[in-house]
Amino acid sequence: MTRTATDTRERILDAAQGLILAQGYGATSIDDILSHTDLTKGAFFHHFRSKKDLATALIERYAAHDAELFRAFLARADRLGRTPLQQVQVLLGLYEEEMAGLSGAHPGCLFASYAYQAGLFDEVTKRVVRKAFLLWREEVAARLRRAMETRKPALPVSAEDLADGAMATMEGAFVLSMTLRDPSVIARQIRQFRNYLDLLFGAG
Amino acid sequence: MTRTATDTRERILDAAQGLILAQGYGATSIDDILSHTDLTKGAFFHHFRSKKDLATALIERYAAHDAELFRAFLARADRLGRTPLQQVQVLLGLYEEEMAGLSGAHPGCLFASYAYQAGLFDEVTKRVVRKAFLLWREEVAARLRRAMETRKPALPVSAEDLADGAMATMEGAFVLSMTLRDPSVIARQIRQFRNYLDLLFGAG
Amino acid sequence: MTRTATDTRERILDAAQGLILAQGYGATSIDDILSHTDLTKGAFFHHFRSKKDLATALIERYAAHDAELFRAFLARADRLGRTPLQQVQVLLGLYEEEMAGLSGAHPGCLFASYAYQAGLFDEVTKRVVRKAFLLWREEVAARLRRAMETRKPALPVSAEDLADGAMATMEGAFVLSMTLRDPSVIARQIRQFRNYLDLLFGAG
Amino acid sequence: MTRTATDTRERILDAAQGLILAQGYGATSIDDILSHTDLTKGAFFHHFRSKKDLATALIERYAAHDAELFRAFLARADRLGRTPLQQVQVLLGLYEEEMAGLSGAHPGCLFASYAYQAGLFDEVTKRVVRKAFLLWREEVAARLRRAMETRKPALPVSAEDLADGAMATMEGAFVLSMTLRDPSVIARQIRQFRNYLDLLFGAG
DNA sequence: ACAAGCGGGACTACCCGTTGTT
DNA sequence: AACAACGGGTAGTCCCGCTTGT
Repeated sequence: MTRTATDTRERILDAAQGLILAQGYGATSIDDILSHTDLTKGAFFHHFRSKKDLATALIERYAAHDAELFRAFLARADRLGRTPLQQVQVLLGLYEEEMAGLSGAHPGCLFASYAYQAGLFDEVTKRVVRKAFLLWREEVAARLRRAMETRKPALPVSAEDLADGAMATMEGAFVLSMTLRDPSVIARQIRQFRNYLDLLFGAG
Repeated sequence: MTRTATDTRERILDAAQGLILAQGYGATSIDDILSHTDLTKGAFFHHFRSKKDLATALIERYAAHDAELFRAFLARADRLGRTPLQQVQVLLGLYEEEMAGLSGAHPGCLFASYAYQAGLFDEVTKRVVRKAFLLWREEVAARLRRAMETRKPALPVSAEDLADGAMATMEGAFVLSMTLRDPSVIARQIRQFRNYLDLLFGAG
Repeated sequence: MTRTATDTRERILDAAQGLILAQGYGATSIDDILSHTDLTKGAFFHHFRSKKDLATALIERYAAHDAELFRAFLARADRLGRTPLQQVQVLLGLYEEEMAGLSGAHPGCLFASYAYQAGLFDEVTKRVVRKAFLLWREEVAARLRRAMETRKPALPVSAEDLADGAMATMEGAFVLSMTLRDPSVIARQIRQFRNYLDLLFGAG
Repeated sequence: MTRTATDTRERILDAAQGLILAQGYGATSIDDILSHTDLTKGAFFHHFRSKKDLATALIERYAAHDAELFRAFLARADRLGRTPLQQVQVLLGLYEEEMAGLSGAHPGCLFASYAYQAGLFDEVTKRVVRKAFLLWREEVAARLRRAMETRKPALPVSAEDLADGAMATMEGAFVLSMTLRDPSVIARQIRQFRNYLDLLFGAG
């Protein structure tokens, strides 16, 4: 695959991602995607065997980027935080910072978009989404579990539920942000979840 | 409009809601909906002027049901709780109870489904979704505001953010529940948000 | 199904048959068929679920017409001929007469057309063709078998092979007639097969 | 043109012939043909200017092979048979032998395949088919004509019709063999035609 | 209140052929 | 001699919505 070929593929995926987040996979036609590039049908079907193939490639790319960002933030958080709890707080802080820096409206999360059209995708595709959530749960819960070994939380909670809670807060905040057309709610809700952790474990 | 006419309309809306939650509005065709009832095109277009008309009618019905349930829960909570804070806690408790009673997987929230296909809907339709969220925020924030007048929260938070947080937690939990195929996460995350309120204001 | 609906269906089948005989099923597009009627795609897919459905309906109609003509000729032949052998001779004579009356070129046989594109059709469709050939073999062979009981053929032959021979002669003659653009070969070859029967059993 | 080039060309033609006999020229795509080789578009269009060019090249190769076999059989028959009639009988006997040796089902005749999709081919291509049939008619009729000079047939027949009859019998037998999935009918029908000649001219 | 028939257009998938490169 | 990338068009399928007839 030459240089241009990869570029073409990426251009298609970029256009597809924007449209699918805005109107859903089912309502996004291939012509629609192509009209946002300077390509034609021939090019599309050279790179993707079918629309389903595009769906899979897109979510895989999205999951890869997501995991990459997550691991980068996690690495920074692990360096910056001295305790496991601090590391989680820094991690969430980095996401809060990221979301606070949003200029326009948040485009939403492709995982949730796929979840709300799950009937259109096969198991392979849905497993990609599941794995992304489980990666988050695994890494965050591990740190919280270690935190709980040294400091007992104020209320009885499980590390997994806490990890999921952070994820849920973000996903839910995306939905609110989209309907209320207010990008600021995301950062504010992440901050609230950080409050919760502070109160559970004691700040600092 | 006779009795049967209403039934037909409802049957169409029921089938549509199930399909749209499963695969999205864009991917749900009228024929698709009708094949899940025993009706034909003539019947559909007798009750709905267009597919868009169905979309609006459906979200309006959903919002009405949602508001009805909300107000019913709120009324019970207002009776059962002696303080505004307790009322909010009971309200969330009722939702937690409701979600804990889920037999199969949660079908998801139509508001979020519409949010992730916003590009397909007109302003009127989107306003219905927005109003539903604002109704929640208004009523819940009002009670929290009153709670904050008598008891200062452990950390500085706004009543609106707290109200939104409850909503976001639920919406996010729906997404997690759908992808992880685990209906129990919803109740567990609502409980966590109730923990947060307890920690903020002091339990009891 | 109303009166007009049946007409529409027949008009589609008529156009399809002509085109398929001329250029084959695979090369005949639905648009192609429709341009020979005054209908649109909507009408086509109202009457046929798919192109394959059309293929099946077409061959079934063709086989029904074919069987109808065959039984009509057979009934006349049975009345006109006093012996089983004479009945077969009259039957072939009626086909010879029919073919001699051809104005333009012979359009060919749909059974053979399907046979030469067998890879495109499912078993159900191919069974229809097979049954048509077996019907001919059965009825003609039965009469020849009876003929052989009273009169021994000059050479040892089986009634089935003889029946097949008549069919093969006609099918082969169609191919020759089409390539040589000479409709007269068909009648002449049927006559030759009648010669063969005469020589085998003695004319008379 | 090097050695490998010819091989590639032949490989394409081989794959094309198999597919066209199975599903027709119209339904056989270039990609389809290439997927049955290990080549790509570039290779195809290096050897053939267009799909039509392939059609012509294929039928010309087929006609050449056919003529080659015919002339080989004819030469042997001319040596083995002492009279023109015997020569024709031996010729048909050689074909009967050939067909009796068929292991699986008969793939059919490319001439007939083209005839049933005549609308797709230009005059040049169709002339190739016609010439093949006329070659047979010419050579076989010539021998039968000489046979009729010495021995009067039992019934008045023309040498051309007789020659065509042999051809028609084989073509028709191909169709029957394909639909009935019984390769043995071909040899049996050739034998019947040889019976006819015996009865017409007297055996031996 | 609903059924059948159909118009016209959109969508996915594929097809034939071209171009540039190796 | 062959390949990857791509253009532009067409194929089969389906979809939305209108009309006509109970």
